[in-house]
Amino acid sequence: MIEILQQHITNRLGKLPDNIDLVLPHFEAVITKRGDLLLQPGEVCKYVYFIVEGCLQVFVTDKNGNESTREFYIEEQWATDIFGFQNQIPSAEYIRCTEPCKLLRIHYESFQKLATVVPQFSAIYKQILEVSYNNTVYRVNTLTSMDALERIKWMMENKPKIMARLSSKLIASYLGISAETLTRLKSKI
Amino acid sequence: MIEILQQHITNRLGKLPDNIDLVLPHFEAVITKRGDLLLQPGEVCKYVYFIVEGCLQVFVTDKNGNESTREFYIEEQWATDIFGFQNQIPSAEYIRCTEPCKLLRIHYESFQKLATVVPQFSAIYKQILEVSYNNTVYRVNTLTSMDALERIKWMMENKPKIMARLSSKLIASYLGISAETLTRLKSKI
DNA sequence: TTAAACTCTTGACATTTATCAAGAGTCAGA
DNA sequence: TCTGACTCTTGATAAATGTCAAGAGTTTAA
Repeated sequence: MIEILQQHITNRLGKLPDNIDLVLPHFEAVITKRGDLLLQPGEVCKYVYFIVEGCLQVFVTDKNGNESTREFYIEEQWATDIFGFQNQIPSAEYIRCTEPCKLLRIHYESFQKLATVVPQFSAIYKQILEVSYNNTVYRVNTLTSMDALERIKWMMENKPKIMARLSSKLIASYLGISAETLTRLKSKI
Repeated sequence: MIEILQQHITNRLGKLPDNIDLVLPHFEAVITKRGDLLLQPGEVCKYVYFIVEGCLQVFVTDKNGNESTREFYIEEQWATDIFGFQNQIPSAEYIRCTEPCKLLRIHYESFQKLATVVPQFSAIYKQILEVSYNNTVYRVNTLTSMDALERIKWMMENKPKIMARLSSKLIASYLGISAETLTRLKSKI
């Protein structure tokens, strides 16, 4: 598993860094089952997860218990509740495995240490932060400026892998609509 | 004006950095009128704006021309279209002055130079990026998991200054509802 | 100072989307 | 390989929110 991460880092930096051996030992493998929760509201998020295989769903629930998915993460992506993690305060979100996963996780203390000691680590973190921020900005704009049908079309064009891989219920929770509305509108396309 | 920025930097870092004179000369004052556009879709965003006085609205428009506001920025905050700015590609957003503003702006080239040369500059940028990302994550979660009334209450509690300062139309565009719905629901609280 | 342009509110009505329910199909895991 | 638990679809109905319109009040900028 660790070699997947090594390859990921190499791709991002354009070459394998000299000090890779400072970084990799801080990661720990985690094997999960479908449905396992990695984080719950109120809990402090201690890890950042790198996905070797599988899919993670980051979501919240409303007053009626309905789930709203903020983001799905798949192979070679990183998932955490950044704010809770960086400040080590209770999270507002759930993180759940939508399928059996192979993950590598790094603990808060290791993460902070590497961020100060290894410049390339810090650089990759900044890259990921910028891309994540931009994706989320885009998401706010689509949620407020598109109706349900437009959002479905947008997702089909921009997230076809996610669309094909997950259940309607999960996709609906990402689009901010009910599963029934998703079924009905899909047949109109 | 520039002394406001100097104070802002001092507050963020806990002290006035030695190399402040490397930073401040890169900022240029801009005085605007109400309604002035600083950025339009299709245009490349060349600046990051620091607000000395006034308020900026970052928004998109839908197929019918309705505006959806992603964020409002007020005194001592920073505004830009980060993704378009960092990649120097055409933006999808508008940035508009909702009132006459006093701004300080820094050009893309200066920004990149300072980010590599001045560590404290880079550190503040990372801070702002993290907070912005977190705010936007929160915004996605409120947009998908709360109904209109809950979002209004949330905004009254969490953004009272914005709520008091801007027109109903602008606030409604931030909440993702029509101005009429905002009027009607406010009377129910 | 004043006219034109916005703003807020309210009513009537339309549209979108959610909710509840039920049946057929599919899948995960013991 | 079986079985209970999900999943998808469709219908009927309800609820939330949008759209259009109009009048009174308020602000802006020449």
